[in-house]
Amino acid sequence: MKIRANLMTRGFYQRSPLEVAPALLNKVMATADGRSGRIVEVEAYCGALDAAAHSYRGRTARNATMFGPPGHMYVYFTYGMHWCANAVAWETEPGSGVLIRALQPLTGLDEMRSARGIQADRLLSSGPARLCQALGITGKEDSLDLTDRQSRVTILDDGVSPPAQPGNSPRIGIAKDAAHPWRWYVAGNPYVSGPKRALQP
DNA sequence: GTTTCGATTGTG
DNA sequence: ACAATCGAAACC
Repeated sequence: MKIRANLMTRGFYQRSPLEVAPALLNKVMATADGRSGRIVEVEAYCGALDAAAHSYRGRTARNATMFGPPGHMYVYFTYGMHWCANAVAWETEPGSGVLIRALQPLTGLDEMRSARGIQADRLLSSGPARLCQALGITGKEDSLDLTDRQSRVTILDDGVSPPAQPGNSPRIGIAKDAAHPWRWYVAGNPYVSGPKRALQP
């Protein structure tokens, strides 16, 4: 069955990560080989304004992609074993981006189960490193253009709007600038990662 | 040059 | 609660 979907354009990413992040909720992250999932959890990182951002202290070899054009994918390696993926945002606020934290699996579930080495759908792609493993994203994909139809990874709009009232909380797993409520998620979605927090009143 | 620590996950 | 595991950042 063919899904009608439009590639997100460069312009979509050309604004503050604080706007791009919630706008990415319910968009679809897809690979060229048919794996895809709906984005249900994201976090914004704001470059020099954000002590928790990798780009806070300026450009390095590792974070160079974050200082490049919006709409490209910044992939980093952490804890000696995990890859995580971001969409680069506003270029006039250098080093900003949106960490993709969880996907609800849509297609290519067998490929994802194989890549993850597990069966449970709930654990396939709920978590920033889990979704990269599920989609086969590694450092090799760092800097690829998410707005290029030829790229191995893209982000699409299949017609589902972002939630009118997304869940919102401080970001997970950071020590500095931890108070900023720069995490957004699809409230009630079972594929959202992280410790269960109180939902909106 | 050496040490510290992480935008995490899986297991105990 | 805590180990796994290694490269980049931080420090000297």
